[in-house]
Amino acid sequence: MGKRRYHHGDLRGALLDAAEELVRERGPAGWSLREASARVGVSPSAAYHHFSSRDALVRALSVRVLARLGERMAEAAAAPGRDDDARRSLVAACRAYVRWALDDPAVARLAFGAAARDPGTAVHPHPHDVIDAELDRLAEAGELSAAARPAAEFAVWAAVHGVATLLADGLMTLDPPQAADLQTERVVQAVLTGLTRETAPPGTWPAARSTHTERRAARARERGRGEA
Amino acid sequence: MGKRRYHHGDLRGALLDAAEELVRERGPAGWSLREASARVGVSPSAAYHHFSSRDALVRALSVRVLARLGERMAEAAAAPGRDDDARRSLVAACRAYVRWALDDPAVARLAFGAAARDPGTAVHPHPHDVIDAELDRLAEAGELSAAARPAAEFAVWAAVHGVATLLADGLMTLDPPQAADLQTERVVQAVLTGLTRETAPPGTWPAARSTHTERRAARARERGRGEA
DNA sequence: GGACCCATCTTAACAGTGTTCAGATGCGTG
DNA sequence: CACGCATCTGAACACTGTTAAGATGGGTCC
Repeated sequence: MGKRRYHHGDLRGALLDAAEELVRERGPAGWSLREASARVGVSPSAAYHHFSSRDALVRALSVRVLARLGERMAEAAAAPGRDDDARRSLVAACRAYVRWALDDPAVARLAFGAAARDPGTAVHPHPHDVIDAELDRLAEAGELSAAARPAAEFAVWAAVHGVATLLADGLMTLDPPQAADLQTERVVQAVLTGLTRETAPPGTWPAARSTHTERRAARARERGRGEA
Repeated sequence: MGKRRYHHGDLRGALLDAAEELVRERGPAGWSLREASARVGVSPSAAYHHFSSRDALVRALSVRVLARLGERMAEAAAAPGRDDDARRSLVAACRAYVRWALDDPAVARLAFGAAARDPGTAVHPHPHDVIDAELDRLAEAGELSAAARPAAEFAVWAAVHGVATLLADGLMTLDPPQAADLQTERVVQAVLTGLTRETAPPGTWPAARSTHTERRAARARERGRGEA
């Protein structure tokens, strides 16, 4: 164990771990930078060599945690035996979204609350992108009309996100908790069949944009400029 | 103006006003009890005669603000010329929900975040109840099957809440902002048509419960016991 | 091997926070 | 008019995020 060294080794990661644990124990805001530092066995100001502020730590934690959500969703969607049914893959990804929020409501609340404040690091894979990709497969499979496809990811994302946040914020309760799967499935299925039966003319749907997509584009532009 | 009196008159209300203003200016957490007190022209400890803690102030603000949302929704749903079409009434209520979150994202975030922490005051009319009532009208009008009606309010609520929170948290951006109406309409319409075409057998949907409904029931029980 | 460098961490201090408590103030009621 | 009590003040507490100046020691170059 190299834990007792003066140089910690991975203080950044350790602080993120401690913060995540504290969020789980006392809620999204019921902890302090000093507590996290103390838990790692380090002075409060040591944290400032890895994060420019407490909020920066929160944002970094949000990024880490959202990426984990994206992974879970991708895994669920790619689970074997689903290749035949694109719709079930999407539903599985959405189930993972809600389960994640229900397993760790405090962490989820922190993550969603801080997500849009981070102009730096990219979340990969981003939950929004997983839904987007699954919808592409659905469209390829002919289960979603070309007219309904544009911006459909925002409709689905909103539906799942609504279930997840209502549960995480304690505004809605399910009895028993496993019922979350059913509730999620119902909402997502409803949105999907609703979208396929849409009667609106093409070009109707507004240009919705995910913040993380915008930032990714901005970073790419910046990179291009730098290399040019 | 009796404002300069030693006894303030309505310090409780004034503190709520100041807090709401501060939330708007600096975000859900970027202000202090002391600032709110100072803005009202009162010492910090004066607040403790009206709220047992800072969090209690936040919760009270959340209740006040959610009730306002409920009113806006009810008004939108009851707007003249809609009586013929129950579906349009519901959509109008949902539009009001999202507009409210978009007009005042910081206040909305605070309200949703604190909503479930308040065991005391009732929110009236509660957004959930407005959706519930509109769905009843929809079912009466025969536009929603009896099989799909149970727990449908949670599906609709989740969809709207998802749009509202994605926008308020800055995870999703709409361009131009007025497009929020379209996006909302699309999601809600999709859920509604999806629900009407549901093929699941009756009794499938889990018992979802809104936290405020539970509390209302608990208060009623308590009252009954007290009078007995 | 020794000398240096610099990221890493510590100690000390700052202003500002939520909260409590003993006491001052003045409105409404008898 | 005097009393009682809700209302508000002032001072104090431990704790917070943040900064500055200095100690520490791992890695690199001669």
